[in-house]
Amino acid sequence: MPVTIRDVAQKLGLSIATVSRALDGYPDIALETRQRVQQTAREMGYTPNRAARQLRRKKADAIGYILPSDTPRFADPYYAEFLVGLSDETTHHPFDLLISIASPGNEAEQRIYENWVQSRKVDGFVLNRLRRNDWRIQFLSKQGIPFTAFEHANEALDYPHIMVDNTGGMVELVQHLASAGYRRLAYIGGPEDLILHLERLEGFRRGLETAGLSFDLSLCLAGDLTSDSGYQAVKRIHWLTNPPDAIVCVNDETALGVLHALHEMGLKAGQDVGVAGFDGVQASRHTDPPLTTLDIPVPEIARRLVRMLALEMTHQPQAERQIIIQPRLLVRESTRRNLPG
Amino acid sequence: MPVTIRDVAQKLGLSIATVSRALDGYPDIALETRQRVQQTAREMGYTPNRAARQLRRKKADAIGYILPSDTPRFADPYYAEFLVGLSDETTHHPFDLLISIASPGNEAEQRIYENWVQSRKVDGFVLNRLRRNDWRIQFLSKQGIPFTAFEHANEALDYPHIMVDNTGGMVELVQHLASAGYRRLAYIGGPEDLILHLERLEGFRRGLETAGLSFDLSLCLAGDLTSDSGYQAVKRIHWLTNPPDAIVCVNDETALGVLHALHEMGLKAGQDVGVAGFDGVQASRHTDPPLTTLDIPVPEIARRLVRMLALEMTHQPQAERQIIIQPRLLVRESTRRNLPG
DNA sequence: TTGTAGGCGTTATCAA
DNA sequence: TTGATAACGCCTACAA
Repeated sequence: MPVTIRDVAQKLGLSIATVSRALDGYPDIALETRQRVQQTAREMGYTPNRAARQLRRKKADAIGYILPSDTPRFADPYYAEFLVGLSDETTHHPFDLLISIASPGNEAEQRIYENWVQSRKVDGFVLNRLRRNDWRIQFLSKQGIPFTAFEHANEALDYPHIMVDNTGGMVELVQHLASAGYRRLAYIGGPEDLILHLERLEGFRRGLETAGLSFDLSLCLAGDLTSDSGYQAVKRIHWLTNPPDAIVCVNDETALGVLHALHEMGLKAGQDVGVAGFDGVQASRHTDPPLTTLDIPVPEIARRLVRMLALEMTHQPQAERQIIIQPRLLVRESTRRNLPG
Repeated sequence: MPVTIRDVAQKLGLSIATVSRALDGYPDIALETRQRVQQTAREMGYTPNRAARQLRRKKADAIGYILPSDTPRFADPYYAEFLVGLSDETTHHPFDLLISIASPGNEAEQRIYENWVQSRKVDGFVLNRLRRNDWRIQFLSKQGIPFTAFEHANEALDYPHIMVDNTGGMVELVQHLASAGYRRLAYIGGPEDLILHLERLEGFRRGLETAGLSFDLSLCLAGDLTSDSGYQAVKRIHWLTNPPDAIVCVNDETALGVLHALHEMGLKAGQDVGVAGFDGVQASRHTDPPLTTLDIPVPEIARRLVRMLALEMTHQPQAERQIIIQPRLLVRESTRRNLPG
């Protein structure tokens, strides 16, 4: 039987109201009383019952993050790093982090959001991997539930968010590839309505234009952000009559699969075919060969989203409601060619 | 304002008690009434308030996992995969998963366990990375809180757990190394009182014995399961007058750092120095060169721990309270030598 | 400065 | 088969 506020009050010969206030730091308590209460509570190992407190205060003291994926992707370094940031930052706040998974856009996803909101399981949400016209944003806005987001969609609605200059980053990457001597670039993208895919693809096109290279639709393949889809895409590319000499991937995870496939086919990444990713996950340093990528501080972004959400939930003003991050181009061996001469 | 049970009752002209029972599937409700209630509840979007339910039922409907680390290690593939398993399995159960981090053995860790227990935040725990005489086991046992564990410690106490045949696996690995032609093996271990370290080290010694190789204490280095500690260890090894020709690591993450360091030093893993890990994380397939390792089904183990915990919490009998898993030796390029002749 | 008391939304006991 | 009603543990007007 856990010790309740009653037990503490009884032991001290005080009312539970006094104990409650003493512990919560109300000013109208005699200093001596407060100290006695605090000490006794500690000695007895008293911790307020969470459910009772939540019921009374009408707050869950928890925030939620629902991983937008059909299969668990915690092992995907991007998500792993995002979770690092969320969890780590959350430990510095007086609320918990609840995590679940739901396939984006389907009914189960809607139900879980509705359920968490309606049952007051969480007070706010962190979103990422936004889609065009993301229904989550409409839903949470309508419900008046605080949330922060990585990426930006549904631009009519206002909410605190962090975004990456995906387009600019891609332009820079393509420029690098061009100057490294690659001429025929392929792009392996993600789901069609994913904001980050759209922006990165746009950057890819602009980059080609700037570099004076042509955009070939047959070299623009669809994936789903998994390494497996990168692997499959390379196998498809293999059959083309006029194959690319470099492959730009929507994210690092896709690029890992590409490296794997090239390896199997006996092609040397970098030398034979350039490969680049996006995100700058840790694993990209250890690949064979090390992967060129556009680095974004994923854990730090997640941390910041939590901090912004904390402000939002307590109705404090945000310094900035929109933060834009510049990705950093990391050139590694996977896009280095030893040109003859 | 979320809709409460009162709203539903009022709309139907029934008492809240009836609504509650109809929804919870009690038998003493007219079939027609039940159907009306269920439909109306659905239409109104009613979901029971979690806090109220918890308070009344004295259950949190949540399980906890506290990552035993001083720094967030979600990006460590081992933990990432463990979390995949926990989260994925939890979605199939009527409870949530709460996650936090705490440095093992220190006071903050104790406080967080005590807090979660005392405030009834969770109904049970999943533990891993057990230590010799792990205080968590004593504490939870004494409190009567259900838990399941990966690894086995405090053998006087009985609790459902899964363990790996660490020792046997290591013996097999060392045998493989010996027959591949490696003669001077180093071992990079983990914290001294970590069960898995102790068992794996024991296996390493026995393996050497079996293979007729000698155990050299100066080749037995301490690490902390991070890739960084693997990296550092190689740098120390570098200064030895009689360096090893193979490095066995307590886990894959350590081995990643070893590969990195060898790379930097211009040594070819496999050819010049054999490298092996333990755990079989996904990333081990993509390293340069692919890593030899002892594979254990980490996500599946985590899933199973949740299932076992679910039984434990509902006082159902366990089929087996102890499950032993045999690691599978995956021989890859990092321990393949092209011997002359 | 402290105590009394009502109620947060549910579930469970008892009576009708 | 259904309806009052009393908790669960805590917080907070309001009264003393």
